[in-house]
Amino acid sequence: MDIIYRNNKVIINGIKDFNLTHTFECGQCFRWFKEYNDDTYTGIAYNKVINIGLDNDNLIIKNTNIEEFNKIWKSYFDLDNNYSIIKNKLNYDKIIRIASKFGWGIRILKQEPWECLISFIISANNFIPRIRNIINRISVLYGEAISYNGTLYHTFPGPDIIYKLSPEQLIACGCGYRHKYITEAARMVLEGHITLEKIKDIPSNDGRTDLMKIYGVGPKIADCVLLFSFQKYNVFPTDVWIRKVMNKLYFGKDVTNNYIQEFAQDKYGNLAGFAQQYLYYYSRENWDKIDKDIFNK
DNA sequence: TTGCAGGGGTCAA
DNA sequence: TTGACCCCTGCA
Repeated sequence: MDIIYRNNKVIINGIKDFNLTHTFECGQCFRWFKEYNDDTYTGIAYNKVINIGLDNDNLIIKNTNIEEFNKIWKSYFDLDNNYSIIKNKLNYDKIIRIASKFGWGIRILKQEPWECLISFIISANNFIPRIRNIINRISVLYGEAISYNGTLYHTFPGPDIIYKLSPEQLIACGCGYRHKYITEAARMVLEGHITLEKIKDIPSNDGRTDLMKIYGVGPKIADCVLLFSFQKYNVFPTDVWIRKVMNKLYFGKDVTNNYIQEFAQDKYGNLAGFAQQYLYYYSRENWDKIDKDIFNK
């Protein structure tokens, strides 16, 4: 990995297995926006705004420097992880092989735990455009503004700020009945009933138990936070889509979420999270032709 | 144009 | 195991 800095941007050579659309549109994150006039994305994380683009195997990150890249973005985009090896290891499974060929450039981001937690609480019984809107409204109203290229971007407010918001204020952002979950999550964090940072150092099962102590956090949301913030790659977030596609491709009948979890644990082990992302993205984008793809090859 | 079903889950009964 | 839940969206 060769790194060059010039004009407020960092260029990294020799990037493999990275596609911005695959990574930002596979459902793991909600705050990256594609620019209208090119194929780059602009987003906000760790209180920084960057614009990111790929030119063949050159990754171009604007509005940053080498120190920040090493400290934040290298791990945020999981650039030290070799995804070719991961895909090769999963290749024995025909379905994942097809799925990972389609979503070849997915990288699992290392997102900020607090924002990730609230984002996935909001995601419950909801859909992506609306989730994005809600998170954006909360940020615009209660986060801090950062200007980049003549546009204002907003950080996601911390638990102290969120906790002070009234139910009416959260409802006005579109949270609906989830407002009480959000306030409760903020309280748990502020009062130290749960220490998010600690979760990265404990086994997935313990982390899941901790997260599920929060009112409004069930197994699916807990697994999303474990995977997308804490690099717990052995979890397999099981939502309706995953269940639908697993039922269709692996079991041919409706099985329980628990069964799917155990199946994934046995089959994919420490790579379950990657398998889940490939499968999820592939099935969302190809639902109508999935039979032809999988069963006729 | 209007009306209605349903959504990337969770809680409570 | 099942229904309720905010409210936006897609589709008759």
